[in-house]
Amino acid sequence: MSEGSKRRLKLWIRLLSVTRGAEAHLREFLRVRHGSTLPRFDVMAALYRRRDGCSMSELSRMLLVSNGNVTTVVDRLEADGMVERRPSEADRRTVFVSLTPQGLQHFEVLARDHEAEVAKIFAGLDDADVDALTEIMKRAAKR
Amino acid sequence: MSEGSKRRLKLWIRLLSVTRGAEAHLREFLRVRHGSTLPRFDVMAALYRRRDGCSMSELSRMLLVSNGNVTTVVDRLEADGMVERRPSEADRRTVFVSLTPQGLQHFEVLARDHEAEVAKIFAGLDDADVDALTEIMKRAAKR
DNA sequence: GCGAACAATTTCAAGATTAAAACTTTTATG
DNA sequence: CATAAAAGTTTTAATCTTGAAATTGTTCGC
Repeated sequence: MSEGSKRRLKLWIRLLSVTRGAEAHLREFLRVRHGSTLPRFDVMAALYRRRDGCSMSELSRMLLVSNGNVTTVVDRLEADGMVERRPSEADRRTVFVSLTPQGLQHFEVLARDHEAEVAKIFAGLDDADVDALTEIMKRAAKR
Repeated sequence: MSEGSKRRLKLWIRLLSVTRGAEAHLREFLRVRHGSTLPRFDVMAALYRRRDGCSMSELSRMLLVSNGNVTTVVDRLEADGMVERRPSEADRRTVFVSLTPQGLQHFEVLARDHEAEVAKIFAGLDDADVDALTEIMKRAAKR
């Protein structure tokens, strides 16, 4: 096994550790301060970016989770009045999901606090680190 | 909201996307090639590093998951003969877990293939990227 | 147009995950 | 010593997650 593969393995372990730590922190934050969860936040964030709504499949691709998963999270959000389903008229297989006005309002509060919390988590990195990291991540994503 | 917090939010989104993509790839790899799963691999990897065994709580802290979670994953690994529980003699509350000989043998094959797969995933990064990233991650972990 | 492949979503069963509560054992304190 | 606090683990209920199967709808080749 090559030297390079060991270095990449080490990198992966660190990456995972940082990401999981941050996720745990954000989950706790959402739970305690907003009575919400990470998957709910993720779905709402995706719908906030796609303000006109998007299909379940698109949602699943954006979030890198299974489509069955999207169904159950959207089910709960719908039950809470945060999102709504709307059947496509062009293709009756497709279902469009979008934030309700209430969901939009709720998310904007959530997003503001979430951004501040993320900034807190990465406060230990200076601006040069942030830029370098973002750049490298962009390259790592291309596969 | 400051400019810096927006940049850090962007960084976080990229970080998550890369990490989730890699996790999805590794999960698929473990499932198809080895009939295993990521949490099982993680537990076995932790026990491989702590060859003499470690307590459930240590395991939970190492992996950044809840102790209830460790219980169920270890339950299954134990049922499959990969790990064994051994009550502590000094403190009867604690339970030590360790790889069985079969588990050790199984893991060594798994680990070799896993390392190669990780190297494949991060093949798009050159050695300088890998070093820079590892360094920054070390800094990000300090909180 | 028929029928077969394909596509979008949901359902299902199994496993993973969490937080909180329950249980057992140890330690500390009066 | 008694007993209260703390610690390690498991259990429980709820949510999340996956991959596969089932359902429903569309498209395409003939």
